[in-house]
Amino acid sequence: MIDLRLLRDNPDVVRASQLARGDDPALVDAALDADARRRSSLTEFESLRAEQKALGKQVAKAQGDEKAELLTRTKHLAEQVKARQAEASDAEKQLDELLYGIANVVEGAPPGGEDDYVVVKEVGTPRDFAAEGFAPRDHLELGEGLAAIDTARGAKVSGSRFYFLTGIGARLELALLNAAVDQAVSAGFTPMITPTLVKPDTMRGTGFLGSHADEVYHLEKDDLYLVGTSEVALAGYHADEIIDLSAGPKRYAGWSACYRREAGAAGRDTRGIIRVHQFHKVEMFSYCDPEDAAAEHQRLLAWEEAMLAKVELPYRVIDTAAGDLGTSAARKFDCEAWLPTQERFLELTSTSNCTTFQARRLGVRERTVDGTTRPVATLNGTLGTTRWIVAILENHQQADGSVRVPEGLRPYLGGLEVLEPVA
RNA sequence: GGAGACGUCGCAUAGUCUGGUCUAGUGCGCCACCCUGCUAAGGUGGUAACGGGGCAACCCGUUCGCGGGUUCAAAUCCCGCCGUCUCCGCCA
Repeated sequence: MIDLRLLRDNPDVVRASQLARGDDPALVDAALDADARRRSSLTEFESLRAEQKALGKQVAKAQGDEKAELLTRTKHLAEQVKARQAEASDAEKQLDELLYGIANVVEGAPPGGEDDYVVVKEVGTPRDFAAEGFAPRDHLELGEGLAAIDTARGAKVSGSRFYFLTGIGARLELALLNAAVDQAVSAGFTPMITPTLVKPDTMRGTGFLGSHADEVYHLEKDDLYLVGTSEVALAGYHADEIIDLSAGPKRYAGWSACYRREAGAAGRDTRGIIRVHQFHKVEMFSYCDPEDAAAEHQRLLAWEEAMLAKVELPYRVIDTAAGDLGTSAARKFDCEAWLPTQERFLELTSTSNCTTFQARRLGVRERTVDGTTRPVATLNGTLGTTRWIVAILENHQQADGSVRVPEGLRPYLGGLEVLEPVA
C-alpha cells in the first residue's frame, strides 16, 4: 500500500512511478477521486451518527409521549445513518481496491523493462574451460554422475519441475543452507523456521496476490497459500504490531521450503533444477526505520556477496529496472552467478527494498519521538537457495566429472574437499 | 472429529444473566508533576489504535477476537467463523 498522504500531496511522484513501471498512471487520479468521495461520505455519515447517538441518550431518559415522539425521529434517523454508512463503506472499499492496485513507488531504479538493468559490478573471473582442455558438463549431468540429483524420479513422483536431492546432493544443500544460517547468525540475525502455508491477508499484505497471483499455489479447501519465500511469513510476523526499532533494525533469517507455480514459464529452464516448483531457501528479512532503508539495502547486498564469496562463484550485481520490479519493491538488486554451460548469468540472490509498502498493508508500525506511530520499512534478500547448487557444480567441476568443494562449505561436509562421481 | 469454558485498553480483571447512567470501571505497569534529607513509602494527573475535521488547543467517528443480524440504541441479545484452554475420540 502506498502512502495516501503522498498520493494526495504529490500525485505526480506516484504518476511518474506508475509510468516507470509500465503501469497505468490513471489509477492515481481514480484513487484521488475515490479518496475525495470517501471523505465526503464519511463526514456525512459521522455527523448523522453523532446526532443519532445524542438522541439515543435522550430516548433513554425520556418517558411517555416525549419518548414516543423521540422514537419516531430516531427511527427515521436510523435509516439515514444506515444508508450513509453503506455509502461510506462502499467508497472506502473502492479506494482500497484502487490503492491495492498501485505498486510501490519506485526509488532510484533505472528506467525500462526486464532487459534494461544496469550492471553495478562484476566480481571474479569465469573459468576458461577451453584453455583447461575440456568441455564443461551441465549441472544435471554432473549431479547425476555424483548421484546427487534425480529429476526423473522427481517427475515420476510429483511431475515436471520436481526432483530429489540424493546422497551428497542432499548433504550439499544442507551444507549450503547451514552456512547461510551461520553467517546470518554471526551478523546478528535471528534464525527462524517459518510456516509455509499462510492466510490470504498475509499473502496479500506482502504484495504477492497482485499481478503475480498466478505464481502462487492456493489450497482452496483451506483458503491457505503456499509461500514462494519465507519473506511472506517474516513480513507477517510483526503484522498489526507496534515494534521497537530504537536499538536498530530487527533482522530475521528465515529458513523454509518455497513453492512456485512457474505458470508463465512453460518451456523455460526445463532441464535440471534451475526452475522448480519447490526448493529451500535462507532469506534475510529486515524491519528498519524508513530513513535507514536504503543503507540497510546495501548491507543486505553486502551479506549476499559475502555468501557468494564463501562458495567462490564469479558473479555480477545488477540494478533491476523499474519495469521489472515486484509489486512491493521500490528498488531491487540481483546477484547473478556465471553459468558456464549456458554462457550466461543466472540469478542466485535478489534483495528488495520495499520501503513502507508492505508494512503499511500489514500494519507494522513504530513509535516516533513525538508519540505517534508510523509504518516501518521492510527489506529482504537471499542468502542461499537450492539453485545455488547449479552454479556450484558447474563452476567447480573438474575434467573427470568430480566437483571441488569450495572452502566455505567444507566445514559443513565433514571436511570433504572433492565430490567424486559414483562408479 | 465430539463436548465444554473462554476471548474487554500494555498485563490482569469488572461489566454480559436483566440492552440505554459504559464518555468501558479497577489494580498493576509506564510517564509527568508534587511531597519527602538518600533508589523506600505516599499524593495528584496522564496513559490504546485507526480514520475525519481544524493553524492550533480541541472536536467528531470507528474499534470490547472477526463477520453478519435484531433494535431508536449492542461489550451486553441472535447466527456464523477464527483463536486459546480443558476433556474425549482418532492418528503420528
